[in-house]
Amino acid sequence: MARRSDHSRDELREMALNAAEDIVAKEGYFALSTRRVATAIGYTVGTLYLVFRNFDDLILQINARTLDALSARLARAEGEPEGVARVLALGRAYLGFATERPRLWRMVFEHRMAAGAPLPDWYGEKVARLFGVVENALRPVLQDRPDPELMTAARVIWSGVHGICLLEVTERLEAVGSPPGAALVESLIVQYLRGLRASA
Amino acid sequence: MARRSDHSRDELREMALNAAEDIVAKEGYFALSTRRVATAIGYTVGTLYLVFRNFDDLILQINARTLDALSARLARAEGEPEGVARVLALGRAYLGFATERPRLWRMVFEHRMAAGAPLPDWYGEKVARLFGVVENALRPVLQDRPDPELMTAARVIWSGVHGICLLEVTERLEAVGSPPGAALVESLIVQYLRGLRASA
DNA sequence: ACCTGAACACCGTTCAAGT
DNA sequence: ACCTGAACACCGTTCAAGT
Repeated sequence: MARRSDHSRDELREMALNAAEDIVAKEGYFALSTRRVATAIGYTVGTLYLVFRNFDDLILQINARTLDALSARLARAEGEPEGVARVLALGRAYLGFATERPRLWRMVFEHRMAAGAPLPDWYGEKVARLFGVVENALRPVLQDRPDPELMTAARVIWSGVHGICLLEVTERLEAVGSPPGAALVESLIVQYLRGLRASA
Repeated sequence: MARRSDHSRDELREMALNAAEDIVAKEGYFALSTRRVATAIGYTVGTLYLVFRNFDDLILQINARTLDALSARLARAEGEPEGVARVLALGRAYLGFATERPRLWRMVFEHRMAAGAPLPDWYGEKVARLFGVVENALRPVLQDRPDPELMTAARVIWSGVHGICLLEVTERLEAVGSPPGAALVESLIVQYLRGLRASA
């Protein structure tokens, strides 16, 4: 052993991320470990540290891919006609993504950096881009409104849809005997926007 | 050693839960371990297993206390005059609780049972009771509406407020340059209810 | 240069053995 | 009866040593 060079650094990285994604998708965040990923790709743990800074970094890289996939999904909703319909399509797309990949989606929001370590800039930028998509869809709906109100509305709808997805994905909705998430997303967006447009 | 009987089972339980709460409150979910709790109360790990079924059970017991504290906090908001004001008070109380005890609050929603093990009944009942508080506050506001609509509204508002708390507590709001959570909670509740009442 | 294998300091959980 | 202490099978991380 030692000095195998069966795979380039990039290939190693790709293999590790795929294996890790697989574990999370099938068994969830807490089943993920460096040792399992190493075994899955046929290397020892030590090798992973040649490719990732540490476990946090590995998780962050998976989350980055999840965020990119989510972006791609939301981009499809941007084909909808401008207006409330497009905002609704975004909400449904978000819910669809969350319910189809519940474990990867949850990891994005549950992972916490080791105390003190801030999220890297490129990560914050990916999140900001998602907010931007919602703001853009909202602009035509609230075109006569001041900018801060648009920002507030985008965040209310975003976090509202996010909260609904969470309760749906963690099965806290059905536990309490509830309409399906899609109905809640629709009610939230339609009524909230109606209220906003009806107000002064 | 062995056979100390310095403390009754109940005292042991109480001491362990207090120590564990302290660790979570100060350092978060991931700093919690059976060994740390044991050390903090001056016993060995083995002793904890005389009082808790396992680590999951210990966490569940802490979460139960957090849910009770949350219930108590929301109960105070029930003193507000009936109507939108009371719903708003509930939303603010929820946000207040989440921001004051961010780490304990998060643990309630992030903890997952070991694969397959369902949440115990008494736990589901505590959550259902919280939903009930929101439904009750909403009833006078939507008194002319059919029951399913009330349920939907309660869940939309609950998960919306929850989502706002999450983004606030995990600092994903300020990262993206946002109005404070309280403004979002108010916008959500006021405009959503306005929309609902304006509709047919 | 690349990768291993063993070490270190941790985990949750169990249970024979001591008092 | 009550609690310990050691064991077991795991962790993340590091790094001297092998090829």
